[in-house]
Amino acid sequence: MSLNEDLQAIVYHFGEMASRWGFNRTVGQMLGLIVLTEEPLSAEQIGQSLNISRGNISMAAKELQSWQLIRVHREPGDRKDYYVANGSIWELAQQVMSERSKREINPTLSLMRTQLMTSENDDSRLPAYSKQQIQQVHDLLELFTLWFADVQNMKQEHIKALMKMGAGVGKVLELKDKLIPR
Amino acid sequence: MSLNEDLQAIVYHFGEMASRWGFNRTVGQMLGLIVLTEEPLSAEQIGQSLNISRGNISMAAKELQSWQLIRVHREPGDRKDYYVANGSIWELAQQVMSERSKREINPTLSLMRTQLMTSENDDSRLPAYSKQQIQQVHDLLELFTLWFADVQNMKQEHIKALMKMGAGVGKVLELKDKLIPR
DNA sequence: TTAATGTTTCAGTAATTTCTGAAAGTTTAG
DNA sequence: CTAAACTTTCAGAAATTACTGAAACATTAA
Repeated sequence: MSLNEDLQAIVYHFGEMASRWGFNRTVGQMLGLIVLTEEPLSAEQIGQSLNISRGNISMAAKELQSWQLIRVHREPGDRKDYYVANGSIWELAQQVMSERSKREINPTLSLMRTQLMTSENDDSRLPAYSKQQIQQVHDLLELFTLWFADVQNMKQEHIKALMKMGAGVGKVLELKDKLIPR
Repeated sequence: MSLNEDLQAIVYHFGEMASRWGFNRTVGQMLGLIVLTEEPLSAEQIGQSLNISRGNISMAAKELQSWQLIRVHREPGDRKDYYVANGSIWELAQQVMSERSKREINPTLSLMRTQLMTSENDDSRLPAYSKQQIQQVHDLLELFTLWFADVQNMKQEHIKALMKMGAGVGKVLELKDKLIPR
């Protein structure tokens, strides 16, 4: 199963970017391959395309399933697992954002929340300046969390609307300023 | 230079989260320490607080400067470098987002752009389905890039406005739907 | 059942990333 | 200039992360 040259370039690029996106090379390559391929792919096919071991494929598939980015498709009368992308590009992106928000933001948010609580009325715990800074980070992370939660509920149509608007949050805010009398 | 216990907990937490945020443990710890400390810190003080080698501090400082998250402060009549956070929490967050967008999105965006161009009128290059999917990813990444650029231009006041609104993009879009007659 | 056809696990190995500390480099007071 | 006070670099060591492949496990057709 040798890959189309251009496709291979993108798949390998996904592999290289993977560590920046929060997973390892194999997971990145497999995600690329599965997302860009119309047909469901068996572990065997994936192994031939990417030259990786059976065990590695199994672990990467598990990881991609834990991110809910792929799912298993089965053909009647065939015991093999075939992997497919778990939705549209937009749905996959939502999934990645949600998962990354969970892993990159939530733990810090809860630690800070706890510390701000316990040091609330106890000046002996944190220096005032540190407390202020922690509060600032906390509030910002909370805002991001709200945004991400919001993005979860955005449908494709909303995305298209945003795309047509040409710019983002700032423009929308200006709009709001103009439209809402104060 | 031993650290306040609560502060230490956060600083170490920053170290643990660092790899998820795109840097290594030392860089994460140093960022935490510098951001939460009011006084400019020398390499020596940092070394004592975090128990890391001189070389490691130097490399981490370089990394943080390349992200524009810290800058060097010098006292007259003192040859030491003292490190300080390069702005408010919001400015630092903007910086991180901008840098991550550069590292996580731009390379993929340009590869895809190039491939979509060269395969535009050449059906022999990419399967139609792959081309579609690549286009979708490309468009979404472009939208993210626009959003991030927008965030660059948002001032603290805008952020506060957004925080007061309680939710994010979705609500603003609903607002727009209601206010703009079609 | 059972044998064939798969998948998963995991111990050991390989690859990659990070850290140390000594040597080289830089800056400035005198 | 020179020497003291710092900072940076970088080769090798340590720590971490990822990968392989063989053995264990699971499923199903006959």
